[in-house]
Amino acid sequence: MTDSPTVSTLGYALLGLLTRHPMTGYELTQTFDISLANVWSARHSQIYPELAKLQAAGLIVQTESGPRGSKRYAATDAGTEAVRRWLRTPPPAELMRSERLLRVFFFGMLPPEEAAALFRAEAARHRERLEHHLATAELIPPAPGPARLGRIALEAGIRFERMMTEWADWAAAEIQR
Amino acid sequence: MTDSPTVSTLGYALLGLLTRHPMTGYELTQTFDISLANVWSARHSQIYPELAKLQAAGLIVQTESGPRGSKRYAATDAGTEAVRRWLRTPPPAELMRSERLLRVFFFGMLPPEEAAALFRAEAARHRERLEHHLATAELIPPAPGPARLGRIALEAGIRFERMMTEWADWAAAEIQR
DNA sequence: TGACGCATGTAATCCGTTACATGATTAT
DNA sequence: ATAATCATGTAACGGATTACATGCGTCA
Repeated sequence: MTDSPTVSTLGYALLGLLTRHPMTGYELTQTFDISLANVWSARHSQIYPELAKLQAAGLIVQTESGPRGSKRYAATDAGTEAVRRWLRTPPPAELMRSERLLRVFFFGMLPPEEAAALFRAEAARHRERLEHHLATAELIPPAPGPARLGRIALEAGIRFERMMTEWADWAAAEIQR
Repeated sequence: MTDSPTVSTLGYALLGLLTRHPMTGYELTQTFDISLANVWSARHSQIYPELAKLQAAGLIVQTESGPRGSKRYAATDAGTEAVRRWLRTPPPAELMRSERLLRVFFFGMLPPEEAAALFRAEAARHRERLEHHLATAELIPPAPGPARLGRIALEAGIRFERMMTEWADWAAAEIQR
């Protein structure tokens, strides 16, 4: 802790959630499955060991022992400060990695009609996700509050799915020109 | 090879490129750095062992030995068929994982003015990438040909960066309302 | 002859997924 | 009773990055 311990992105995600209010590993797992699914994902098998690391680094503390051996953790002051430092550090360049877009590169190996059908299927999929995101957005109160930033992140998802739907429709037409 | 050997996404990417024309590992590495950088990335340290696997599986063959010990590979018929089968198999659900969007969730821990500045920086970054993509698109001949699908994939990148630029500008304004 | 680019490989490590494993509490 | 859900953990494995390591060919 003398020279900042390296914390993974998952670590910061957990830490960030724990600055809001104390949670158990189980609750954190659910949060990843539901509200954070859009932007990051993690399984319990990765979460529990990571919590142990954060605790060892003094960034979180266990505040409570519940039934069934559940443990509730909260961020320490050092943990909260670590998240702020993380937010202020320019994020590393993210390199794109999309198997779906990679496949597009090789669609020329299929008959044009088949390639167009794959694009149309892709458009349908994105349209479905768009509907789902729009329904989720309906549930978020427009008033300022803790859900505000979540709504802003969701907006990126909405615009992304809308964009990809239009792109795939365009590509299907383009390939048959 | 009796029951199809499992090929990773990287393997299919290499295989797909090798169906077009024979290449060395070095050339493949460069292709990932340049023309495929948008959709997938790989380092030489991952590429060379993967080529060995593909060769062992009979999906590629070495066609030539060049200077400095370079080896040129080409896809076999079995390899070409494997790529087609891959393209026809519905791709697995891709889960979103963006550290940049994850950070947004926690921007509430910073003063609104600072959060807005982070969004504006993000917008600037996407605007830059958009310009870069547009310049790349200029270089691609509009005529039909092998670059056609590459142009379609690039179009997704162009629309993505434009969308994210607008989103980040919107978010910067939204957070200061 | 020295620097740079071509060219290929291996090793250590990290991150993430799947599968394995166990047990407590609550509702039917 | 027993099924579902809550709750936590470990192990095996695969994919990817970084660092280590080496050597040939060309050009200034």
